[in-house]
Amino acid sequence: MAKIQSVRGTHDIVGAAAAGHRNVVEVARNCAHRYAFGDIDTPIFEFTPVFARTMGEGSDVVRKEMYTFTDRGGEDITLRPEFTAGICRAFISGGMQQDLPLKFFAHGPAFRYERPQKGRLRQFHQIDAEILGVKEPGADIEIIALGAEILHDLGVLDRCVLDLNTLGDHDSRQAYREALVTYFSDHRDRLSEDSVDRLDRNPLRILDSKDEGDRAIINDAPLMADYLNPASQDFFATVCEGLNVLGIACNLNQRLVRGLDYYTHTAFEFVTDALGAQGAVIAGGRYDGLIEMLGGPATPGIGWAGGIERLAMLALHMPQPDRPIALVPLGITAEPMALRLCHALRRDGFMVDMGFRGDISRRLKRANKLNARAALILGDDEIAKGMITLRDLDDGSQQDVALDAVAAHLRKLVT
RNA sequence: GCGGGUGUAGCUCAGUCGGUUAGAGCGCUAGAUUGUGGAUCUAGAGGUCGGGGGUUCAAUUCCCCUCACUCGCCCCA
Repeated sequence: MAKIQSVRGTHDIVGAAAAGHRNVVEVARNCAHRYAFGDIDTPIFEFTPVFARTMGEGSDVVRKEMYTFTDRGGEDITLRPEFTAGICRAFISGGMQQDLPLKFFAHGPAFRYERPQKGRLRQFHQIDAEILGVKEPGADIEIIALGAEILHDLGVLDRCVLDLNTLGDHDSRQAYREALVTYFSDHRDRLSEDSVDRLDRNPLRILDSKDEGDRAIINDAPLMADYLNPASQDFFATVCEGLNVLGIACNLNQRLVRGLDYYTHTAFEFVTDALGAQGAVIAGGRYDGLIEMLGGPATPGIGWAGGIERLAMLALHMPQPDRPIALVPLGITAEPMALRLCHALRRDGFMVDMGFRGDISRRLKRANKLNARAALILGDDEIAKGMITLRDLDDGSQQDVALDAVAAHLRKLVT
């Protein structure tokens, strides 16, 4: 370990990975803006209770999976493990109640102290969308539609399936939970060790157990649909109808659950089988109880988060990066002239790279490596003529161009 | 937190049933081409064989520990 290395579960995002990353963010943001979502950027750390209160102080997640530390002032701080809680805190502390409804788009890093595996890092990156203050199912429809549209724009929608479920309102959910506990308690002796554990801690999670033996028991478990009160049924029906109107295919998955009490009604995940065990690329749901739990005015909310790394892995095809122009000065007379021209072209909007050293051969090699569209060569010969050599690096043709006509010529090459 | 796999050049990987100077391809540098990139040819640089400890006359190779990556479980806000 003599060599210095990055912290476990962190990655440097460079080159093609950086381009893929940025592509996901830009596509998502463009899309969100078309849906009239505004940008929000909250701090990447918050007072620990912002996250801990909503999760339950004693939960595994809070105790073992957050980056929590005491800062120099003695404050209990946590790096954000997700976006929703911070955005809700911003909503509360910014006094935005009077601006409801609000639609937010955010992106950036998040942190979880977990064992890294494919599609799961300790510092990872998310895109995030939230709608606050809308109790109607229209918000559910819009937030899901936005997710689907982003996947479409990234060219990955056809490799994803939308899993959809409802947890019903608070009462429905409670009734179902009790029914599940009763049912699974009767089969306690046949459940896997993990699921026996879940029975006390988080019974809904038994439903997505991967254990073979559990599966058989789960097949005969009570279904959420049978415990929905009429209002919850209507709500969900409206959501499904809206998706149908928009032509968004979905798979009703009664095993799709959320563990925490503030979740109500719609839960959804866009999943893929192309990424191994971490298959959810965009996941979210309605959290009507969350803001109140954080000490704010009772305000409904719904949102989702999407993993940028996972989306970038899926979105293999990327828009071709812009190609630069290489400026090649030869000799000390040319240097200051080239410097001036370089500046002028850049101000004019061209992407220009001028090497810092080397002869013409070396500089053209670099131009080639940068995938430059053309090279501008300025040496004594050109200076004597009052021209500059414009070399097309795709076909190798060259022509002399007057200095004041360079921009016009380049514009034809770089569309 | 639990289990499997893997760590050898900048990258992708061979290899050593323990034995002098550890290999390839790609990449890099230089030259063929002193004002012309890509292709080709030639030469060169680049490795404490992830780190620490143990066994041994001798360890990159065997053993233990550790770190990291990777696949799955757990968890999933």
